[in-house]
Amino acid sequence: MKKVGLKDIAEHVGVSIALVSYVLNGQAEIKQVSKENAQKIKAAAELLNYRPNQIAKSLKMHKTHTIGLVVADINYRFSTGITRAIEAEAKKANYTVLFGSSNENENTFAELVNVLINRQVDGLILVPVENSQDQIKMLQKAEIPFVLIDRNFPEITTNHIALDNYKAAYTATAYLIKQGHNRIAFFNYATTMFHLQERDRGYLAALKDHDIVFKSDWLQQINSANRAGDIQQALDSILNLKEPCDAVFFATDTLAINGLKYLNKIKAKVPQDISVLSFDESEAFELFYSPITHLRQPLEEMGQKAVDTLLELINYNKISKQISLSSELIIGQSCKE
Amino acid sequence: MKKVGLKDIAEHVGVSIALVSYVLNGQAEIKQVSKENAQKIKAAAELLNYRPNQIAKSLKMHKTHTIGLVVADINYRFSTGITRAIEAEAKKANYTVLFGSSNENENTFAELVNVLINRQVDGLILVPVENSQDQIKMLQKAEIPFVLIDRNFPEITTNHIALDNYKAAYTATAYLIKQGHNRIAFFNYATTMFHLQERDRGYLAALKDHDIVFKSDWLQQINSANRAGDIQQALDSILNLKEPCDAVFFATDTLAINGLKYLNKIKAKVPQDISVLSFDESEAFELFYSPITHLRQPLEEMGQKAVDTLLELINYNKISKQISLSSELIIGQSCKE
DNA sequence: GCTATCACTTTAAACGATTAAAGCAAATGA
DNA sequence: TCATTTGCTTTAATCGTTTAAAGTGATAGC
Repeated sequence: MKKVGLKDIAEHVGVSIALVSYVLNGQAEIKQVSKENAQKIKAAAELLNYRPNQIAKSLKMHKTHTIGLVVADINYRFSTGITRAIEAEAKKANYTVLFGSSNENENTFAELVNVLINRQVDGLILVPVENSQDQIKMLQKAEIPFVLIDRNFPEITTNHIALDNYKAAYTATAYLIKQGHNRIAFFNYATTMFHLQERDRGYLAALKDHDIVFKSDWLQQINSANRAGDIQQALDSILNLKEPCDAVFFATDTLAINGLKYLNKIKAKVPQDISVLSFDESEAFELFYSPITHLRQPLEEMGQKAVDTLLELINYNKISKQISLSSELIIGQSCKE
Repeated sequence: MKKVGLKDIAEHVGVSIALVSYVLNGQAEIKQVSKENAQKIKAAAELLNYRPNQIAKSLKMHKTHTIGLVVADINYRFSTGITRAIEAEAKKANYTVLFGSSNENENTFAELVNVLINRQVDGLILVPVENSQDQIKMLQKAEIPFVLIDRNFPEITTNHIALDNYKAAYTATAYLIKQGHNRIAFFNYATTMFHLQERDRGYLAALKDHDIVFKSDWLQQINSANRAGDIQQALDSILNLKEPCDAVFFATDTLAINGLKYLNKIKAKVPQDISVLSFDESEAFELFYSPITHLRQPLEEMGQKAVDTLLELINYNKISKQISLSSELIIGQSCKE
């Protein structure tokens, strides 16, 4: 791979490297390069198919025009949606996105963040995983610009963009109640993550505000390591109560999909036997025999705001932004009317 | 963001930069660095939290230890699966993956490839889009190591890893025939892409080999720009023939999902009214009331082979590999028995 | 005729790493 | 005693850019 550098163009035209650099960076006028040379240089660059070496440029400029993105799991629909939005927004500002997936693993997360930093990304957009507080604090100490999305740690002050999870869960629960349910189960991961706990809180608050006495059997904690098994057990449990639940609200799409598979297996009909509502979106929700009512997150908006906030941080320093977004309840046919 | 460089460590310990570099690159022994200094240097690096600047390293070494990946659309299940596999395999060899999605757009594709090259990736793994032949030829001329996956251009000799699409389509069609269908429709995108045309060819060959006379109405070409509309029209068409089709075989998951949505809408029952079979996988396939029989692509294997081939290309030059993989037919309940 | 200005162009020092090659004591050999 | 070897360390060039600063020849001003 023969490389064409500024030097080659300079030699070809018979001028110095500096002149070539000026011209190709659009500084021809302010550096008063003669039209003749400017012309020749541009022609030569074209002819030789010159491609600037961004590595060298970055080294000199201390700017890579790259932002690092770490999502929790590339297989989540959330991840692909947000990635797309972020890439699009970054592109507008002429930034490239370097991308990685932590697979919800805290070591992988730390590793990825380090790789990205070593590559001198100008900033990071992160979906932090459980127990990654130390990494986050490290970033703050190192003064590396970053913004968290989707999740955040209330005990650390950071710039973050996330859903108002409390409100979303509250709204959805209230909707179920309005539809006439009064024994509503909530399935969530057993987790220390704030954003998921907020969903618990919203669910509980909605029950309380509507004078429904919460039964502890309704709130089922799923261990992500044993997701399928736990969900089956949990579903069995809420369906076999003396007063079985008449609705189940899943805190994430992954939970819902696993849950629906099991409901299919035991031939429980949605919504005749039980109503179903879920956070997030999934292609599968639409195609289920009774399309699943769900909470759609504003991925586009989240991605845009994340990039904008990060760029602000990179370019104008020190800002503090905590943005809370709203979800939209998409009514399907999975809840009794 | 105060940066710690070799210089800082050198000053801190009171030695030269070279010595620091030797020690931190594990050359302490062969360069006979005194144990004392080696010790001090390592300690200082730790203390100061030194992170090597990969940009500078890359510039000097002419190696970025990065591979670029361009997928067709991050929203495809294929893309997330292959991305995951590639990242995992690349990581084993200590390579980072720089990633982009062309959204099936030829300009975006060209742009992404250029961005990646400018960043001096050591090589590329590409899912080429329609009409990207010129880009591919350009890469060859520039002697940039790359491997194509999923798709390839028969008129250009390249290293590529792809499914044996002919065989896969043939197998699936033969399966439908064996299940007793004899009016099988095939839905494919209207495209010039070889891998999809191969699917047509496999379908047609299977019909022929089983003495089924092909009717041109059965092969429906969907325009991707008007996917939903075209699919509806195509389904209406094959269901309203004098002799309606009894099975429909979708050439991709995206076609199938759209098709199933419409079948739901018109309340056509699968497989009672029509059997369904599809290429690719989707979460939705499992959750459909009769899980869709489909062709699973070996994403893991494809990703692994792609990375391995690329690294071989990068490290040992000039090889020529065309790898053909087999898909697996996953039997669901969407075909009559 | 001498300096100033103008219109350009080149020189050369970075950026942060790698790594031949050279340097320099102390130890060894003759 | 002087040359050589050994053991360790430093010097300095280099990668491909950017960009102050200095250089240069022509023209203008007085």
